[in-house]
This record gives sequence, structure tokens and C-alpha cells, in this order.
Amino acid sequence: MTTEEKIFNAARIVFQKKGFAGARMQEIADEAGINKAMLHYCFKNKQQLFEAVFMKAFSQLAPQINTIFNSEKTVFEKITQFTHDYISFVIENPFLPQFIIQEMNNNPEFVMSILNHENRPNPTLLIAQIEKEIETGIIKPIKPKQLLLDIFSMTVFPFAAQIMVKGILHLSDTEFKQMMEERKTIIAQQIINSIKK
Amino acid sequence: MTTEEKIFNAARIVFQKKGFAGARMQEIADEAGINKAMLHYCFKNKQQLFEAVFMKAFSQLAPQINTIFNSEKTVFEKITQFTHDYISFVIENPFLPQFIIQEMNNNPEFVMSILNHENRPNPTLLIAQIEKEIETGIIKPIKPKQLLLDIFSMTVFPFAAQIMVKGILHLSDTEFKQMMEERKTIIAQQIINSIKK
DNA sequence: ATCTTTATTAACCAAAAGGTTAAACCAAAC
DNA sequence: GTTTGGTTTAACCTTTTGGTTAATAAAGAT
Repeated sequence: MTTEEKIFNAARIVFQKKGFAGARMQEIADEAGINKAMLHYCFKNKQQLFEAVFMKAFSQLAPQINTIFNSEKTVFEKITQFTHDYISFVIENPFLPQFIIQEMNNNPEFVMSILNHENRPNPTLLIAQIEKEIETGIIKPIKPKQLLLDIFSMTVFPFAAQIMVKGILHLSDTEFKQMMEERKTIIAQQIINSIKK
Repeated sequence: MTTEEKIFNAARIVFQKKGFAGARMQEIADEAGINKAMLHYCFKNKQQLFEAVFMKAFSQLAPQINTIFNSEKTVFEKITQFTHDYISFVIENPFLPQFIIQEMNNNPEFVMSILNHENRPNPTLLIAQIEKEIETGIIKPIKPKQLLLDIFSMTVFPFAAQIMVKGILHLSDTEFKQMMEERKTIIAQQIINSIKK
């Protein structure tokens, strides 16, 4: 592992745990097991290091969504596949959702600039498809954007609010993980069940 | 408005926008229109000022939940009332969910200590009730905790991830607010529809 | 009026944090 | 072996930040 990779991984860990404002360059250096000056040798400054980490995190999440949303499947198939794949991915990266949401709120300008080009999550095609299937009579007349919001809410929220969820529902780490495993299939069933005609 | 109230309100605004680590005492003082030394005259230090703000925020959210969850209504009525009332409240305090979730993740020790006494959200009664209604045959056989998680996810997530949601679904402030108004009734319909026998 | 207590401020302080520098290290090239 | 280039570090610098202090203003009490 190159020094740059060591720094990047350390930065990812610290930024995801503490957020941009709470993270300390010294802590990142310690985590990486190198001198603080090396951070600035490899990355210009804290902001740029953070942007590298954030961009990576975001670019891991976003394209997945598009691939599924813009495939040739039916809406029901897409919902089933998305919830399953997304939860599988986030179980392996449980800090990502909270990290992205938090920094989006604390740093909207920077994040919006990312959202404006690249392979950002783009639901327009899926929305059109939902409208079509509503006309065809496959799906009940609902608002597509509300449906999308439901899907995202049910998949992402439990991870974003992980600590609170564990606290209120009295879940151990393993119980939580097991609930999330169940959700891989439950969510799609539940949603499809409530919108199919 | 007393000076202490001015400080508290200013602190609430700044903490909710920037989080604990990102907030600056000077910024809070400016927001309150007073000298920085007054902060320390009224509140011992940043941590205590933050805890006051956080506690207030949390104590606004939590008891509401209990009142509804432990009332004498049916599960369907509780779901309907909770989603409606909760969204109404959060529309007026749109920064609260993200604020609480963020600080829970960044400061778990402190927050868990709050979750351990007081009138914390306690779903045990509601869970028992759900199990009973499943036996009675009113509700399909589902896992109560998954149901609770669905309800929270659908109500809270859109506010916690507000910026991202607006960005991805291309919503203006008013469009977002209108969607949330709709959700006051949509969510309960959707959930009840998918779990009633 | 004067004294005492409570608010409020400007100026200051020490520690923390991000960032820089100049020197040391260490490989490969000659 | 010495030079040359990129790495790495210890020590240092500057700015920011939370927090303090000592002096001032305002408000009650006597």
C-alpha cells in the first residue's frame, strides 16, 4: 500500500467518524502511521483531502443507482433489485450514508457542485417509466416522486440513523445487521404490495 | 427576550446549521448580537451550551412520540396520527432530525446517556400491541420492529436528507414542503394498506 | 446619593489546529 | 562512491478558537 493510499484510507476513517469539521489532520496522520507533513505532501490541504474522500464515497454510491434505475427491467423488478443491492452494499459500508448526508447539510455549496454533472443519480427515466406503468394499469395512481422517496427512505434511513435506531429499538450490532438482511427483501415486498393494482 | 434566550436561540441556529464541531462561539455571539464573553457568562462553555440546545431539541421530539405510541388507540390510528403530527411538527423545525442524527453519530457517548433515562422514545408497548393485533388477525404477520423502522424511515428521512432529496428529485423549497404536506396522509395509507389483512 | 450586585464589554491569553520549511533519508542512476 | 530525485520527518510558524480578565455600565438596595 502506497503512502498516498494509507493517507486516503486513514482520512476516510476519520472523516466518516468525525465529519469534516470534527476531523483533525493530526488524527489522520496518526491513523495512517505517518508524519503530518506527509498529508500536505500528498494532498494540498484538508479541504482537498476531504473532497477526494467524499468524491470517492459518492462515486461508489451514485452510479449503482443509475445502472439499476436505467436498466430494461419493470418497475417492480427495479425496486426489488435496487433495495437488495443497495442494502448489500451499505452493509459493507455502513458509514457512507450518514457521512454523505451530514456533509451535504454542512457544506451544501460544494456538494451541489458535484450533483450538477458527472454520473449523478438521475431518476427522470424511472419516473417516466412509473408514469407509464400507472397508465397501463400495473401500478396504482401514485406520485412517482413520493414512491422514490419511500424507497430511498426505507433503505437509507436505518443506516443514516443507525445509532439512534439501535438505541430506541434496543438492537445489538448483530441484531441490527440481521434486521438489515431481512430488509433486503422485506422493503420491496412491502412497497410493491402497496402500489400494485 | 432575555440575553440568555438570545444566546440560546443563536446557538440553536448555529449548532443546527454547522454541528457541534463546525460551530464557532464567535459566530453564535454575532448571531445573538452580543459579546462573546457573555456566552461564557450565561453558559459555562461550548459543550454545556450545546448540551442545552441538544437536550431541548431532543425533548421536543421524544415525548410527542411516546404520547401517541402509548395512547389507547388502535395500531392503524396510531400510525395515522403519528405520521401526521410528526411531519407537521418537523415542517416547523426542519433542521431537528438531521441535527439529532448527526450529533448522535459524532457524539454517541453523550447522547446514549440521554437515551438511558428521561422520557425517551419507548416503543415496547406499541410493539406488544402490534403483536396482539397480528394474533387477532387485523394485521398481517410482520416483524413489529421492521414496521416501526418503516414508519420512522418514511417520516424522518426526507427531512434528515433534505438537501440531497431536493437535489436528486429537483425540488424547490416550496415543492419540497408541498410533498411533505402530502406525506402527512400518504405514508399512513401506504403502510396500513400493505400490512392490513 | 451611595453602595452593591448584576450585566456587558474590550482586550487579552493559551492551546489547538492547519500548514510550512529545511534538513535528513533513501533509493536508483551514473 | 557520489550525485540526483523523490520521500519523510522534526521543528517551526501563523491563524483560529475557546476561554479569561479586568474594567465599565446598569440596576437595585439602603
